[in-house]
Amino acid sequence: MRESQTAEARPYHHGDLRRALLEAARRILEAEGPTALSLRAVAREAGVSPAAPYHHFKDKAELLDAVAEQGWEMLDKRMAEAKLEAEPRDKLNSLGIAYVCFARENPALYRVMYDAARDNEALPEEMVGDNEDSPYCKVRDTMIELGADPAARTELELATTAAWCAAHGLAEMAGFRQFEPLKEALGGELPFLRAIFAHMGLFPHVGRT
Amino acid sequence: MRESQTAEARPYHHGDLRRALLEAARRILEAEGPTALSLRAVAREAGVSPAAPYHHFKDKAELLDAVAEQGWEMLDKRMAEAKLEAEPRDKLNSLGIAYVCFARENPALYRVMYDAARDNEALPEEMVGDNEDSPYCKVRDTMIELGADPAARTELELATTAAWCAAHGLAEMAGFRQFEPLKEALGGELPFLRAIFAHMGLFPHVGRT
DNA sequence: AAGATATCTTTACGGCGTCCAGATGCCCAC
DNA sequence: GTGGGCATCTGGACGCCGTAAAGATATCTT
Repeated sequence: MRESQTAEARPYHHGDLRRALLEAARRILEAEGPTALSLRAVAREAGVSPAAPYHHFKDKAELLDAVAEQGWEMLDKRMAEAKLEAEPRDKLNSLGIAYVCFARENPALYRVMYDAARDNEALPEEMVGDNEDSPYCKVRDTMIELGADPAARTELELATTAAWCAAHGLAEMAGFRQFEPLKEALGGELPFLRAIFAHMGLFPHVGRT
Repeated sequence: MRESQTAEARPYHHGDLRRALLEAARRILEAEGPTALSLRAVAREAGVSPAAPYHHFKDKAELLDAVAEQGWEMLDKRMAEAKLEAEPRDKLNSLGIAYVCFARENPALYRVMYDAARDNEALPEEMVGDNEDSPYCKVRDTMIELGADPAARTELELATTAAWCAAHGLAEMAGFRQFEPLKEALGGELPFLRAIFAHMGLFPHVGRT
């Protein structure tokens, strides 16, 4: 039954709205930015009434959280690829570059992701959890592969956190116009990002004072 | 006439609203957070009609910009003190700590500051300008005092930018609950901040590979 | 077949940012 | 000093927002 998702994906009276809402949200986000992302606009874009989303999300924040979660998954995938493709010695840098590039290519989504995180005063557990191979663990394990002492837990966590902070700070800063001269002087955005990373001591303290 | 600014600062029909509005905004910000900071709430708090602010600010964004600017000035002052008080060898770290502490002590204000910056896609020129001794220049000059080559302009700017990114990233991240175990393990928030900074190579490349 | 349930619509409320037409008090030219 | 011009403030209105309640409609269970 239910002629179901053809190209146009008509979730008529029943169907998988939730997914349609999230897709609508992403469309609005890319087309008009984060400020245009209202619950009503999402419902409108998905072709339903303004109250319909409330059967799938408790409130607007929960919808935003779901959008953000998709973003985190995309970021995770991106970092996984980066780690796979890079030379062993380059893996840490590649992870950082992948992180920042994702943020730079999806600025609206990245903003939604961190707005949600700041509201919750926490990053999503899938990102930072110890259980699975979260992005956090990817960075940490890479540090071990690079020679960090796996027994020095606190030291490891500090190094991983420092790297994450550096990547996030760079991701937000890199969008500011003030740095365009510097980018040009270095021959583009990517060289700029690499140069900044090179200036940050992202490796764990293996014998540094 | 106009019994004028007694303790309660009654800017009746005339008086310096603008200042009163900014003070009201800051009061709301501290008491109820950034989400409660609406134009109407500010007007209400200042005791004027919802349309009154429009004679002093083009729109809400301009009011927010003005609030943010106050924040940047506070941050500047804070960093100036930190630089003065610290031992020469500690100046750079002290600047970073001062930056992050300000953000942690005024999270709502810090959020307004960077929300405005992200909207404008630029930090305020007073912060980052080359002309006066902006915070940016404070950091850069400190690097020179620490032995960086003042002639290597690009290198200097990279190092300064890297330091700013690190501080901003840490400032936002430090509020997340995930890091509380780590903070406790290190004996508080300040040791945590110092430890993270220690893991970041914030000094310019003087002879590093 | 029928009742229960999940989904969606309609309608409504208060708050928001913003604009416009007046009212109000101040300041300066005469 | 006084009267006109101007900056400032008010009141009311508009359309958008998030959200809630009540009613309609399709699906699922039995």
